[in-house]
Amino acid sequence: MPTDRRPLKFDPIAEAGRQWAARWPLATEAEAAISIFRAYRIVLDTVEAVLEPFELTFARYETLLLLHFTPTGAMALGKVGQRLQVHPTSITNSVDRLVTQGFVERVHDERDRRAILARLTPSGRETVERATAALATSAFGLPGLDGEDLRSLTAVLRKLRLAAGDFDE
Amino acid sequence: MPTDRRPLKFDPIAEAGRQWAARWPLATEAEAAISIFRAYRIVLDTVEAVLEPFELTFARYETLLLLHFTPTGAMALGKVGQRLQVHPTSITNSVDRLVTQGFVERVHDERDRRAILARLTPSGRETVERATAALATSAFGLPGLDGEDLRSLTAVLRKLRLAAGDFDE
DNA sequence: CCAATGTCAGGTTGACTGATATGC
DNA sequence: CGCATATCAGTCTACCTGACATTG
Repeated sequence: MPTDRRPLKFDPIAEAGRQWAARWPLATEAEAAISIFRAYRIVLDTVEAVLEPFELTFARYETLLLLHFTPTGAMALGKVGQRLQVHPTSITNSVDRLVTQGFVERVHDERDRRAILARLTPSGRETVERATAALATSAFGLPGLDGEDLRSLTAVLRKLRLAAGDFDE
Repeated sequence: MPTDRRPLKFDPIAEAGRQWAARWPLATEAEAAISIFRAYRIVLDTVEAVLEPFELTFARYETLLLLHFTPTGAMALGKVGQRLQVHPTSITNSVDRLVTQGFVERVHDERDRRAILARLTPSGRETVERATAALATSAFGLPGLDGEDLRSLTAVLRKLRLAAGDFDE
């Protein structure tokens, strides 16, 4: 039995916001936070469905994408973790999987022999290209939003990330 | 070794957006989607840290909250799943845990004996009240956003949820 | 008989803690 | 020496699929 996805006859988050506001302060915050949780699920479900034929989760896709954006196609695992804000053991684990799939190989860093680089293989590079094309045809799991909505969304969430200490300046 | 949370010297998502735009279309969508993923992590980390002393995950807190918002403090498990968009086995699991903690009890539905209601206990009701007060003092994991930001965020994500079929009208 | 409700068994992912080998 | 890098072992939550008993 799958998750029950019949649409409700009302907006469940607006309803929760009304109930909240009748009892407690910060209903605006509560509504926004719950909206982020729901939006995350929606986008993730779509994205992972698109990536499934490539045998990629979003976490592994994001790693391939990051490597694809580097000049050499390689980056130290620790730096990958810092960029994606992912736990070191999760990086080890996800790179293990990418190595098994032949999308990435582990290479010793010449300049710092403690560090290990993940380097894209030709197969990995081709896969991230094809997966990206597939994501583009699905609007990246963001239906119904125009350019203005998307920019406003990114801008507000940038403020949040900045205040949370994701990055400086 | 924890996750490396030293702030980057640049906005990693804006950087990814530039790299994306130089290669592929839909960079605006990609940037917004990745922003949602990061925001989710930030808010979830804060919220779960606040809920930890109450021995609640956000999933279990949300269940208690939903029950708290009903007139009788009780709701059928299937309806809980539909409202929270959670898989039936996840509901069974999370209600199991709430029962063990004494926050909820299972009750047979008089009118439909297939259905089982989760019903708040006095302890559950008190816990959700105290947990909510704690969340309020942490701005619900949404630092740096004013009322305008929060409303705009909720409104844009509402368009997304509507287009994704979360609810009608 | 068919549909709906909830549960159980079993598998996957990801994130975490704590300990450890190696190199700066 | 202290610190950083990556890995390993083990735990935990959450999600999923498929099968099942019970009831409408």
